[in-house]
Amino acid sequence: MSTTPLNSESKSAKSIERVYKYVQKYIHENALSPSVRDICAGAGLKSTSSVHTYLRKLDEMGLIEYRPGMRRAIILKNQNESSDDEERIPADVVKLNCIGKITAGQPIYAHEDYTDSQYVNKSIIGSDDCFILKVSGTSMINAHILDGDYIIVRKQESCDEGDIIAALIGEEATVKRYGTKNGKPYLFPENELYSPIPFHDADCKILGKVVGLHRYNIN
Amino acid sequence: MSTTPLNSESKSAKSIERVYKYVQKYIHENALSPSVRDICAGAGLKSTSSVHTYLRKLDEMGLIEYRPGMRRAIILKNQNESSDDEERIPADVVKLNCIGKITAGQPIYAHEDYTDSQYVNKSIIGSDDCFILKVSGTSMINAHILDGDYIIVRKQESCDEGDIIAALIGEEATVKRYGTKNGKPYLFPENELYSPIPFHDADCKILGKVVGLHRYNIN
DNA sequence: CCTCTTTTAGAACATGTGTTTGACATAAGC
DNA sequence: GCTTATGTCAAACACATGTTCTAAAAGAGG
Repeated sequence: MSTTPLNSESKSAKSIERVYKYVQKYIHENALSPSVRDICAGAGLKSTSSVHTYLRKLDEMGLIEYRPGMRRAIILKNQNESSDDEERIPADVVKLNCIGKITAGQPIYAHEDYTDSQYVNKSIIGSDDCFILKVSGTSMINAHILDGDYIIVRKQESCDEGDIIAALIGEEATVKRYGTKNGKPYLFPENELYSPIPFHDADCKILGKVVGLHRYNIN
Repeated sequence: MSTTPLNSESKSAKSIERVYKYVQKYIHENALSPSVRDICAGAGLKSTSSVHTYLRKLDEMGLIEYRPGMRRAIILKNQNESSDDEERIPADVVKLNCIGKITAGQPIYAHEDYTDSQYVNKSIIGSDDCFILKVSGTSMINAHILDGDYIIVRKQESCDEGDIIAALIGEEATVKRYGTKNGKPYLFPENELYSPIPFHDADCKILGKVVGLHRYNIN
């Protein structure tokens, strides 16, 4: 007796997947559960009993909810991850992640250690390829950017003279105004107590341009 | 022959409304259309044919979609206004309207002439009873509130000393810091070029406290 | 080729459910 | 009181659809 090879992944898996896909498709298109015979046609099966078997399996797997005897009563489960309940936001609005600390080396954008997220109208900032940084320190106070503010940064790798940008200096992220002095590029703080920082390509990297600011500490 | 009195509003209207309400409720709770007999029980009717009649009427009215012969195939229409597609936002996020111009006399909150709306995390501002005003002028520049900024105002009718508030002076909305001088209340600008404004109860009304600020013009 | 398992099929069965028909009750108008 | 319209009901009907049973088809292993 050969112990049942549990690589049954190959044969029925295809059919069961087709059934599941079709159920999803049907419900999305019709806002209505398909009947067993609908699924027969849609999944290329010719027997209702096959479909019945797979529906039971899908129910056991927790992918659908299948009420015995009830007509057109299939309910999709696990739909929270892609479409339905919580994360639906209006089309014009984009969710931006706030990146807490930035570790050097790794591409900042892939960093998943965000602590918070905020919502911004896409049409206002002009792009949805942005992220948020929390400002620490007072070096930009004359530009009216305060400690604790959240700045919205549109990702780009270059910028124009005079732009306020987020940049990576060594391992630290910072906000400064980009400009030149004596023909050489600098990052200028907007605070008399701080000095301009020479922009060395080797050590400095532009993260993006600051296009917005949120402040929730009003004093 | 009496022309049919079209005040048929009273008799069947109640039943048909109960049917409609129950269908809505059932679908929301079960993500699944009720059967005619379910509706019988839910709407207090004892005959399937009554329900059938009303379902047809609801279909004619365009409130539901009712497919002849199909089991559990009722689909709600017109659900765009309250729940389904566009306007779903995460539970923690609140949509705030930006009030463009304020007309005096009328309660500001009822004003529907907003031009824009933005989304804010409820947990950040602590309340969802807020609105947004666009700042005009530079009278609060020392408090780092600039011309063109959007301020988030939490509705309240009184405030503490030192709070930055939105207030109505005569017919004009303004942002100032509330304080006292020589025992009398004033609204203080944060700009040397402007003078404090005496706060007269007759002419001044507190709209709310400024709890946040959004800026999308960065220069 | 034989056996065992898996997958699909076809047909028959059971029933939940949409639909229709006719009747009864109530109210309005003549 | 008679007729008509309206709202409800009960029962019967029709059938789409879930369910089960048995078996054929297709591989897998020997």
